[in-house]
Amino acid sequence: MTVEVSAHSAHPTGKPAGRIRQKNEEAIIQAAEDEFARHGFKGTSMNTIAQNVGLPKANLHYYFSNKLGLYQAVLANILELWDSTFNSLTVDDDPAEALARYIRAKLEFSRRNPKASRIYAMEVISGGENLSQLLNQDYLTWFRGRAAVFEAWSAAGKMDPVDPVHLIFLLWGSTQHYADFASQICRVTGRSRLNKQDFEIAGDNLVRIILKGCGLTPPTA
Amino acid sequence: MTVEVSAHSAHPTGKPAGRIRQKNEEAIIQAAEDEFARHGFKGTSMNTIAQNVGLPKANLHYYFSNKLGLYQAVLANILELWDSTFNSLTVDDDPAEALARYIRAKLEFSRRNPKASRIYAMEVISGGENLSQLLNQDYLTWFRGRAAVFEAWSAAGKMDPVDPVHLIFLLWGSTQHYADFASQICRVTGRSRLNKQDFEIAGDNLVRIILKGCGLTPPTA
DNA sequence: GTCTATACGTTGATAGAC
DNA sequence: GTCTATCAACGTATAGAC
Repeated sequence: MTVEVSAHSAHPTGKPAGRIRQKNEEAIIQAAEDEFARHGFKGTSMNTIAQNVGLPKANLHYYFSNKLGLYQAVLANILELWDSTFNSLTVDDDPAEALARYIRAKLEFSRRNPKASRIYAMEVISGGENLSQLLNQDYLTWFRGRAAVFEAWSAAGKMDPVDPVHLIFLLWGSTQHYADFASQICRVTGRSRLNKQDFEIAGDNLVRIILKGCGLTPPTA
Repeated sequence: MTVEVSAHSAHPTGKPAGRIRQKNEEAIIQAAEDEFARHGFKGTSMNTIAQNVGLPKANLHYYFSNKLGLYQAVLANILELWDSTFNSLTVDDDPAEALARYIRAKLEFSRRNPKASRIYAMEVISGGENLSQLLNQDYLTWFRGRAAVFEAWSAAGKMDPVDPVHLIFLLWGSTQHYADFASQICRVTGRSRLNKQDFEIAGDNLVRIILKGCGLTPPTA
């Protein structure tokens, strides 16, 4: 789950990362994710992270310039993971198939990386100022590009004329919900945790409703 | 927005709340909402709240037993507001009309009470342990009752046989998104803030897609 | 590279003057 | 009822021994 991060670290030494450094940085980031996902940036303490990694807290400051640096490394890690997960969704794709694939991929991301989703959600809720620096132009390009694809599909009569921007928000909101609100979902359904099958059922329902709602016929039906 | 709270306060004196007490408690809760909505429970400091109300922080401890007491008063306030906003949605309702009304009401709640939505979201993401005590049996009753309504509609052929539980999650996730992820929506759309018209457009799209996706004909179409 | 010791501000909370 | 003064605990961060 944790990919190469030294290059994005707040400690740009230029040197190739040593084995020990790389191992410790990864362990710290992993432990930091646990805390940030539960308490957000302000609510997380370096002390607790250090205890969870099993390192003296001074080491955290050795590997990462400060708390904000560690947090941004975690965020960068998440965005990188994000980028590597989602394919492009182009005009040439079959609308129904591409939309279904995207919904299921995003749900699978929520299932496999619930902490990443929650850290991201907390950051956005908190105003998202730490994302401004990290979300590069590619991000806006992705968003506008996908909106353009939906618009092109609509114009070509391949799907209903839905507002492409709000369609993206519908996809994001409905899939992200299964990561961020998992504790509530478990509460109301009486489950202890959501398993793979739960996510598949959720995916089936989302795909069916959203595709039909956009005037598309599900690929498997 | 802030309703009678003394009855739920952590300071159950039994006495009728004095005018000064009532005014101060409301002011404190309002200021507390600002901070909790941005930083969650752990990330919020009593000091900052006190400064924002313009009171010495000792007063906060006079009106509320401690930080957790203040937080739970805020949560109770939110749930009360929630309860008073949403009507029941019964089997006898017209499915299309009732669903559309619910979607628009929930969106309107997101628009008018973004802070309440965010505090609630942060609490759920953090594990929601403070909600266990507050979400009474009525809550589960509401959830199962609505799921039963959707199931009855499906059984009667009034709508497609969608999974009722996941339909509720779709409604929650897609509407809550406009409160919690507002900062991201503003970023990608280039807006400074979402106005009433934005929410109406969002509502139109959600109603169109979800209703059609469930095999319902929109009431206005 | 790694850890101990520590500096120093901020936290939640309280005691007690007014 | 209200506020000033204060406490112990915890926060981030650093200096410097090993």
